[in-house]
Amino acid sequence: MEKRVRVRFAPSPTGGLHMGGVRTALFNYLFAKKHGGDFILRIEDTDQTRFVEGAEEYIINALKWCGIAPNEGVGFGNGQYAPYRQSERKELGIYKKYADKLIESGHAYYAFDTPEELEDMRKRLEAAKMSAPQYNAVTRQTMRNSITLPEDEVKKLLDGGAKYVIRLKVPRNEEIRFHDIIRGWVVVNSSQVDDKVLLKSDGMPTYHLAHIVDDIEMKISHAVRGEEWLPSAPAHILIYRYLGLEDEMPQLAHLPLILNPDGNGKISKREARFPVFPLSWKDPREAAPYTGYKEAGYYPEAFVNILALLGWNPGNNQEIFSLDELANLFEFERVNKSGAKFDPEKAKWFNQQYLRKKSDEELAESFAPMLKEKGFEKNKAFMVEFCKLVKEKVQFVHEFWEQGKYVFIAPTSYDEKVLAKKWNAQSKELFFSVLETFKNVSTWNAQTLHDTFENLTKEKGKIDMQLLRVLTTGVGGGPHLFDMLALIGKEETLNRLVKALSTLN
RNA sequence: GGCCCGUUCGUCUAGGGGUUAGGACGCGUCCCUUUCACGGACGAAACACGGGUUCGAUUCCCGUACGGGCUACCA
Repeated sequence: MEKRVRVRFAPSPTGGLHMGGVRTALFNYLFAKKHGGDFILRIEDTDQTRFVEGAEEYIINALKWCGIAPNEGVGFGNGQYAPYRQSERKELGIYKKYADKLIESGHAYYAFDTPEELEDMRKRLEAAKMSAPQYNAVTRQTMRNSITLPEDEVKKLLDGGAKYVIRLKVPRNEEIRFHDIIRGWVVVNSSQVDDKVLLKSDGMPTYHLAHIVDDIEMKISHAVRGEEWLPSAPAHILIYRYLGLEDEMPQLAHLPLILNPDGNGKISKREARFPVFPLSWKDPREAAPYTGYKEAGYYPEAFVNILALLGWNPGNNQEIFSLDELANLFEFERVNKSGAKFDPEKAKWFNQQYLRKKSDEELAESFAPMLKEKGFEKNKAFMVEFCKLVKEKVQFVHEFWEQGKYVFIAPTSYDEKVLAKKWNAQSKELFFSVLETFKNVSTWNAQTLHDTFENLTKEKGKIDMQLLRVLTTGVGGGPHLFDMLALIGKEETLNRLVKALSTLN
């Protein structure tokens, strides 16, 4: 029988969760959803020195905002595998138990080397031009550990409370093969793997031990994580093997990384000229907060859609997906192997697609508070009409202001380029006649304005419409002009024309 | 440096031994429009390179180049 699908997202609370992490969480979520399985949030807080206040809460809120909440784990309800925080699980003695097992079977050993001694070893090896200075089958023979030290001395050290770590005893030359759902078979020689620390001198496990113990204990079926873990996967295989748990090992899937749009490398929060966090993140160690996608005006559905298509695709030309659709379609076999550069421009386009799906009423409702902040309040009908007209110009709700503020504020300047090109000696007289004619319009709506203007041009000859736009709104572009003038209203439109004609020569 | 992973338009990608190499973002042209957009049509734009294998490689294999990751008592 197939194992029940149980996947976990296991971040460490060392900072705000960035978009790469969110995508890892998303793929886990989609996979669990598709297979009717469980999605778990586990907090990997084994490094006490890197703990950041507020990070855990941030992770929880970010997942919630994205709509990809786990159904088990920290912040989402305890299942039968609680606790879900590794620092708490450590108190159970669970990691030590597994480490001891490895010691007993001879696949791990105690190491008493101080940080200084380790540093010396690295320097020595570098001086000797060794390609990769590492604690391994060869170098461990020169270090202070339970392999090189006499048995009674090891006992004495242990009993005397000496500081020690437990290291994995990696064989000198052995081929390690493992299968990755995304990458297929990967082969590495154990000579490339170092004797990883399993249990640190403070009693905490390292990631390598902790995640394996937890994945086993929590009956995780698939371990989905970023590509940065690929190099340590062989060590993990060995640990499962030496624990006799190879059969229960979760299947592995290493996701490609999300890369910087320009330049190289993974996305860095400092350099990015676009949001990298889902929600704004204030790092207690830094002065300025980082703006999140939410605050930048992205819809969570759009954000998730963008992420889903970064490294995965359904094999057809569809680009807009609801979460449910994604969950139905998702499979690791269709995840790319290569890293994907993030394109902020396309991200905006995605948001625009979602914005256009909103009703004018919804948009009006979201924009109203922003407008109020600018000091303007209009009734609902006005707002709905405004949004209906301006929505074609915006990608974000907050852009309604930038794109349509002239509706609320009379222009104080006029587009120079358009003026330079089109304003001439006859213009003033022509627009005086427009003013006079508009004064007599009794039914002030787009249709009558259009007809009135058209009749006038039949009488007077061509009157440039873009000039009318500039005179009444100040800018050279915007939604359909007569619709806008209808919205602006008769009195205000006439005032603006009067003012423009008194300003321009 | 060593090891691992990767490489189709500028970017995200589809495809896969014989295709006019498809789509999307962005860009350009045109149509619609007395304005501005939306929309529509069209266009420029890619199989990193060199060797194999093969009747035939962008597709399979090997090298090279380039890119990325890892190389901690961090995850």
